[in-house]
Amino acid sequence: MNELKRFIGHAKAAVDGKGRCAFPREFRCQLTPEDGTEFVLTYWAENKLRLFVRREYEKFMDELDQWSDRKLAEQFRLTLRSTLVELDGQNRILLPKDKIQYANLANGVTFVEYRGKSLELWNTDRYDAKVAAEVAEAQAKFDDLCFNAVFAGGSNDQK
Amino acid sequence: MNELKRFIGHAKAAVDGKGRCAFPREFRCQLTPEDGTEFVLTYWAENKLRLFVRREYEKFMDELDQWSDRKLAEQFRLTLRSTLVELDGQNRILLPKDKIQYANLANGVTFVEYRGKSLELWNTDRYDAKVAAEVAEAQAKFDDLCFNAVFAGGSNDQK
DNA sequence: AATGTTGTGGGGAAAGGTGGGGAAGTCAGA
DNA sequence: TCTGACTTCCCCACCTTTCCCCACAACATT
Repeated sequence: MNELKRFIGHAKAAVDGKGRCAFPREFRCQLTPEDGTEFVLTYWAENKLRLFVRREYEKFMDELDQWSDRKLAEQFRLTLRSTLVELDGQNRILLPKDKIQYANLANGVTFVEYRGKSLELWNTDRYDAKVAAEVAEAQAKFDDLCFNAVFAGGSNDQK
Repeated sequence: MNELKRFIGHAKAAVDGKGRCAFPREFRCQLTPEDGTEFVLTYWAENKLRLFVRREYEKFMDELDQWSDRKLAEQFRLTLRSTLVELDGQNRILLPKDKIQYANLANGVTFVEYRGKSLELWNTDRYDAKVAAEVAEAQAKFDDLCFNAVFAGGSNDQK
């Protein structure tokens, strides 16, 4: 029915002076041979980057082609500033300087799976802070959330 | 299913006094041996140039042949003012003077992949400005765009 | 501890980008 | 046919970037 998620989880890595960072083992193990070693890195909202398996990126572009607002799609495509990146011999990717600066990754990057389709690259400190904040907010409702999640297939008709 | 994209990404290069510019490594690595070293350079809208792999250009011409308005197709073909260009020993192409002037490339050129099929050649400053402008304009919708973009099929029915 | 895998950093070879000199070819005008 | 201006296309030379390889640190498993 639903296609399987490609990625689950999150992982940290360092970014060295040359702009390289390891592609975490955690996610590497979740790749299939057909995925190859090519990825596409793009700008994303909120000072994040987004990393697609190449094949997934092309699907994404195909979807973009089908938007009814073609001008908007074009604008969107332009703002992504996609870059093709490839794993080196040590399973690292080379991050372009401008993207490191945009997402402020020089002091560390956190890879976060997003809806099983692709990965977000966050500034590690900012990600931790965000998680802490969200957790704090959700903690209060946690029991209810868990309860709802199990029953009724996640239909959110509480409220 | 869909054919793979030929090009992904974007890259800058300088144009020297003789009108030469390097064909960026980034894109050269994305060529297949069958692509050869021949390209076709044409005028394009908005003071840009367009660079086709020769094979891709011929496909494009075939499409033109099928336009119902044959006179219009002929006009279009003429307006393109196509030039066959070839990589020299240093992987550079020689840009004709009139095209450098048309697209204002003397101070630098940016190669941008367009829909995976061919490359656009922009004046670098103008490209950067355009991207910056689009980003600024799209910023408000950007979060929503990104959100919608990752949902299956791009169905925008979450209102 | 011993071992193996992964993450991290750096040195150095190789490749790429850039600019210029200069030989051969083209062309217009005398 | 000659000449001079210009173009095209080699070649070389320099510097920067990229990438390959090695070494070690950080961990986890045994």
